[in-house]
Amino acid sequence: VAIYSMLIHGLCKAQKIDDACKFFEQMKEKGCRPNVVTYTALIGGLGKARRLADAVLYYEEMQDQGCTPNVVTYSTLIDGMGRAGEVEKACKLFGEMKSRGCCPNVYTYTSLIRVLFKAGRVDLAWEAFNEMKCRNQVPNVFTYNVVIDGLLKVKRFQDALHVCQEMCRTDSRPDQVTYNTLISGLGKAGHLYEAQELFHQMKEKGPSPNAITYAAMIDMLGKAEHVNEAVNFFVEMKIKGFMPDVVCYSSLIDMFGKVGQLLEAKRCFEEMRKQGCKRNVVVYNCILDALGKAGYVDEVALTFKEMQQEGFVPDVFSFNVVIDAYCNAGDLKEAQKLFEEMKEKGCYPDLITYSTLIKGLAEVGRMAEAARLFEEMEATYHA
RNA sequence: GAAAAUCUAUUCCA
Repeated sequence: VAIYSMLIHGLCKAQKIDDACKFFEQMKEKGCRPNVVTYTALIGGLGKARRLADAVLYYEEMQDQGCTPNVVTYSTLIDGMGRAGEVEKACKLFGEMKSRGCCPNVYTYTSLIRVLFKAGRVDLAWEAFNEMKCRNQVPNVFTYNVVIDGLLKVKRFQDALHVCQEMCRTDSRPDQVTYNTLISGLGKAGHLYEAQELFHQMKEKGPSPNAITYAAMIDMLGKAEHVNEAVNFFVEMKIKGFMPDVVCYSSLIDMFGKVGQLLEAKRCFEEMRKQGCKRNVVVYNCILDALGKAGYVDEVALTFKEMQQEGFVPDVFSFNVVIDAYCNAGDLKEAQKLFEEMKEKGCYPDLITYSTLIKGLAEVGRMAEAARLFEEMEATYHA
């Protein structure tokens, strides 16, 4: 059983979740009874793959088999529920485990807090954070980082600061992630100066900046349109030996697009290939937007085709960007074609898709069609 | 032999 569990865990880690499931079924056929570790490994793998329904099935199956979930199982499943956006279910499970006499540990609380913050239930998250301390579950670096990130994202800077101070008094001293969290949180709130201060602090007394720190700085400066500074950080990070990843390139391309430096955006996009940095849908969306905003619809069309040829499946963002480009070029026909295409492909238009197309129709005076689309939108999103 | 991977990127309008 231990060997099977190990293998299943390995398959899950390697994102080969279907193989893990198959393997799991095989082991049962061969008469080897999975234990709580096996089930938990599989539930964890399914949760990370956002396959909550299957995870829950196995959770039920294990109980039918007389295998009792333990604190690891509960924590794992709460995390999976969070990834699937099922806050209520996560809370319910948390209550259930307690009533069954299973004591939540640091992992459980950290997962729960993260789930609650992500769902915008800040007060409940805060409550859980206090509850864990009352129950003598000592928050660790992960817990603190999750709490600080959650507070910053809802702009509760004072509270975040207090948590930082509390953290400094414990054994869980702030690490790179803590600093990165603070830098990006402050950056998003427009506190560039404070973020830069923190960056210098990192350089002077550690923990030293890593690739993500640089990426966060570059993104922040890019959004503030401080192009030269962003580029300086980009150069510096490469000198320090950090390979910019696809996220970092996306920030740069987006920045160049927004400030109208299309050539630079394209250069970055090409540089990625030379550096062997793999592209993804997001970075394609960035370059599509840059091209579109500069008015190069033909290149948008070419690049849109290229991304699909390379095996990327356009998402709502991609369609919205491309539809916007066509609308701004006055080519409503093509925009509407894409609108239909996305529906056919199972990529459902969202509110942004509708407003983009409505705006496009209105701008060329096709008010009746715009109104009709508006009704369609209301019908879809008000039901 | 099982659990948090915690932090960085993209679309309309404002």
